[in-house]
Amino acid sequence: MTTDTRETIMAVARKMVQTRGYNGLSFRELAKEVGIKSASIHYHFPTKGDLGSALARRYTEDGLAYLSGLRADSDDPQRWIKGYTEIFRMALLNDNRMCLCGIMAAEYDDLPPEVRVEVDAFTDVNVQWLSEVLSTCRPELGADQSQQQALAIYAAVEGAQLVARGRGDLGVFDATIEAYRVAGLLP
Amino acid sequence: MTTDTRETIMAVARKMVQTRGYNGLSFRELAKEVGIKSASIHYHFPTKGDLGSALARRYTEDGLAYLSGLRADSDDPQRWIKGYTEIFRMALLNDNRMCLCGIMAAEYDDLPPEVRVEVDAFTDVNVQWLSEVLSTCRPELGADQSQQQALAIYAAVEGAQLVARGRGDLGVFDATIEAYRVAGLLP
DNA sequence: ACCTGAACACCGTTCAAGT
DNA sequence: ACCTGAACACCGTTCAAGT
Repeated sequence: MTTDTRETIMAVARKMVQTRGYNGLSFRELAKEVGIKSASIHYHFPTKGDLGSALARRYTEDGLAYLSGLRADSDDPQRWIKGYTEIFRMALLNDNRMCLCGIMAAEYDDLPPEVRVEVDAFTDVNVQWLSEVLSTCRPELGADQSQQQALAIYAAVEGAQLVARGRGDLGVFDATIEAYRVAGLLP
Repeated sequence: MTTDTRETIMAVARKMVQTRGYNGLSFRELAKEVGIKSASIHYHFPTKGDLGSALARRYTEDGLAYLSGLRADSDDPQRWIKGYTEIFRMALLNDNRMCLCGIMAAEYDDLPPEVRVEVDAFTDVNVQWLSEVLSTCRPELGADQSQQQALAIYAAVEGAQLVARGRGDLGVFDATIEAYRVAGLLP
């Protein structure tokens, strides 16, 4: 079993960013956890922006793989949406963590351009997938309307996670998602 | 005209936090903008936590005054809600800034306890006000249900602002709020 | 009462030097 | 190929010293 240092750095850093944000990520603290010196991090990721960018890209890839799997494993759009909100729920369940790109979105103005691009790409992937799901279960919607409501769903779910994480109460997240569903925002 | 240094610090710091977050706020940068040395900030606010806490408390007070005014100036719950979302819209319109407590909520794990308390208080004030509005225009709702939906509205609006700010597009915010209204999440 | 310079332990980054 | 120590300009904080 070879433990790739680069992969270890990414795994540890992802957790740190999901709890403390991009600005809260410290190379020295990260290095200590990985078991190398902080200067060594720069060998694998020349700048903090390179690391942040790699984290966001990987996060988006993993998320897209999961979302594609959801649609492959079932024909029920209701289950797809349930699976979607489950991602955000799981982050909270895991040490009250946030969506990597959700927490970074709040730091948008402080983000290096290469990280911003990846945060934007994550949003695009989410909106695209939700938009496809909406087209399936509400075929009367036009492409623009689907896109529009997809963005609203994404924003609402990110907001639910943000608020629930502050409350430190998973029940708040569940109840908020339920309120969205009852209102008809979620299919 | 006496310019109170303490007030100047708070005004400049509020803007900085609304764009870069609590972690992004630098005492040295703040001091430069105010025209004093960074060590002098500590005379008015012993620690960064004291400043952050004062900012959030003031922000909540100002917000509550505005919200109370809304209900005094009109009898139309639709206008109240319009006025509510307008606060978040105005922040974006002002150099793409965020709600002070929304951006700080994302940094929740990095916040000193005295700041967390004030961020929580802001959420409480918002949920309380929204809950009262809901009780007025949907009297069939129970107190718990009003509270619940109020929290959902608050979370959704914060999320809309977070996403629209990343997009740098006020139209995204407007369209998302409209989608909430059409779905029936907003009265 | 209000401000400052200097020091402290932190931060990301660079780089010459090690293996 | 991968890691390190030392230096750099940053950070919040403290404190003795100034007015």
